[in-house]
Amino acid sequence: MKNFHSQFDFESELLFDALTPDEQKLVFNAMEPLSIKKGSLLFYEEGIPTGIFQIKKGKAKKFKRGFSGTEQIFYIYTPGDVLGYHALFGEERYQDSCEALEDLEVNFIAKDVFFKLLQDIPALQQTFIKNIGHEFGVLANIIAVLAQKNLNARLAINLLILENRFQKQDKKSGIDLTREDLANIIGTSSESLGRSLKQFKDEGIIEIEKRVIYLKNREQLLQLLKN
Amino acid sequence: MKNFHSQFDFESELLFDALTPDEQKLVFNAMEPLSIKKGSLLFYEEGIPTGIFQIKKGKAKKFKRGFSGTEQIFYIYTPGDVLGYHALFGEERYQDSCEALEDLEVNFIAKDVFFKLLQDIPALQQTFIKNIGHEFGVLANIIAVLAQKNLNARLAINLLILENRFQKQDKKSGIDLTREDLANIIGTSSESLGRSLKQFKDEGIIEIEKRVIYLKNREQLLQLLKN
DNA sequence: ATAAATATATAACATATGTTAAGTTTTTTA
DNA sequence: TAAAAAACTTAACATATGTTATATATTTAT
Repeated sequence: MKNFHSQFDFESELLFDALTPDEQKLVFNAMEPLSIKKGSLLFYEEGIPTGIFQIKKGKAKKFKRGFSGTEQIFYIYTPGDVLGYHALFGEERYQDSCEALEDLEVNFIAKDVFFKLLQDIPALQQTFIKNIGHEFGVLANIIAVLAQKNLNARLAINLLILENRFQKQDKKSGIDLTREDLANIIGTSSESLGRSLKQFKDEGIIEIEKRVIYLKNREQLLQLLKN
Repeated sequence: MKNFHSQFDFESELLFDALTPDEQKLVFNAMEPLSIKKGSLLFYEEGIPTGIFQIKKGKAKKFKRGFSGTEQIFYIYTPGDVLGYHALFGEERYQDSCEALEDLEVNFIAKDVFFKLLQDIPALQQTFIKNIGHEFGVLANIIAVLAQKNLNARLAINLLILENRFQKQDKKSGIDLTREDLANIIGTSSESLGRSLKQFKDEGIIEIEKRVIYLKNREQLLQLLKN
C-alpha cells in the first residue's frame, strides 16, 4: 500500500516548502492576517474568487450540497493548509463552499497579489497545478471508499485520517467534530454513526469524552479497512 | 437546479471549441490517429504521462483501485472527450487508469507536441486548467451522490447521465455496459444492481434487450433523485 | 458449429443501515 | 446562573442491501 495518509490528504501545507528562503519571504510578505468567526464562510459555491487562504489556527470544512440540499463534506482543513486556489487558475467560480468550524486565524493573499507572486516565482504555478492533480486523486480515493466500504470501515478510515490530520496541530489531540459533521463526511445519518461509535467504544477501539473521540487501538481500525 | 448534466459531465469535448479556426488547425495537425484494442489501457495509475487522447470512436472507463483492489469506475468517456492531460500539467504520474471498453479509435497528441501547442496558443493552458477545476466539481458531486443516495436513486441518476452521454455518439442508443462495470460505477454488487434493474423494468421505467438498457420514463427516474 | 467459459437474471435468506422515538447531556442565550 | 435550545446516546423496529445459490443466456474459443 502506498502511504496511507497521502492517499487522502491534500498536502497543501507543503506548497511553499520547495521555495527558496527569498521566495518564501516574498510569499509571506504578501499575506494579510484575517480573523474569521466560527460558522462564517471563507467562500461559497458559485461565488467569485477573491484570493487564497492559509489557515494559521482552527479548522474549516469544505462541502458541497447535493440536489436534496444535504451537505456533503469532502475535506476538513487544519492549520498549515492552503485553500481557495482552484478557482483562481482558469478564472472560474468556486465549485464548493468552505466554512469555519471554530474561530479561525488565516493568512489571506488577494487575487491580484497572488497573480503577481506567480509571475515573480516561476516554479509556483506548476507547484499549485501539480497539487490540484494530487487533490484530484484524493477525491477519486474518497469516491472509492464511499462506494465500496461499509459504514464501520468508512468510519475506521476517517477516524485514522482525521486523527492524523488533527495531530499536526496539537499532539495527541482527539477528534472533535459534531456528530452531524462527522456523519456528513462518512455518508450516513448521525444515528447510524452513533451506533457504530458505540460498537467501537464497546470493543475498546475508541474512547469518547464529551464528544471528543480518542483512538485506542489503531491496529484494529486498520483491520476494519479490509471490509 | 443548475443544468443537471453539467454537474456530472467533464465536458472535455468543448476544450477546443473556443479556439479560432487557425488555432484549431494547429491542434488537429498535431494529432496522430491510433487504434486501441478493447481491454487495453490508454494509461495506468503511477505510469509516466505520454500525451493526451481524444476519443473518435468507442468508449473508455476511468477507474482507480481501492485498498481491497476493487475497481472503482468514476467516469465513462465517449467520442469527443479529451483525456490524459491532468498529469501533464505539473509533471506528475497518472492518478488513475483508463481502459478501452470496446475497440477504440483515438487521436493522440504526444507530450512534447502538446507543450509546443500550449506555447503557440496562449488561451489553451487556461482552458485546460479551467476544465480541471470543473472536473474537480464533478468529482465532488459524485461523492455527494454516493454518500447520500440509496441504490435506486444512484442507479436512476447514473442511467440519466449515461444515456445522455451515449446519445451524443448515437441517437437513441441505449446503455450498453457489463453489469459488473455498471455496478462498479454505482457502488454496489452486480446482484443488487440486478434487483434494482428488475424493479425498474417491472415498473416500466426501463426496458432491457440483451443487456442494453433503454429508458422509457425519464420523469419517474427524476422523481427517484429526491430520495 | 459446438463446447466451454463468461455474463446475466432471479430468488431466498442474512445482515447492515435507515428511521422514529425518548431520555440525557452539553452548549448557548438571556 | 438559570432556562432554553441544541446536540448527543441509545434502543426498537422497518427497510435496503449484501450474500449465496441456481438456472439461463450470451460470448468466446476450438
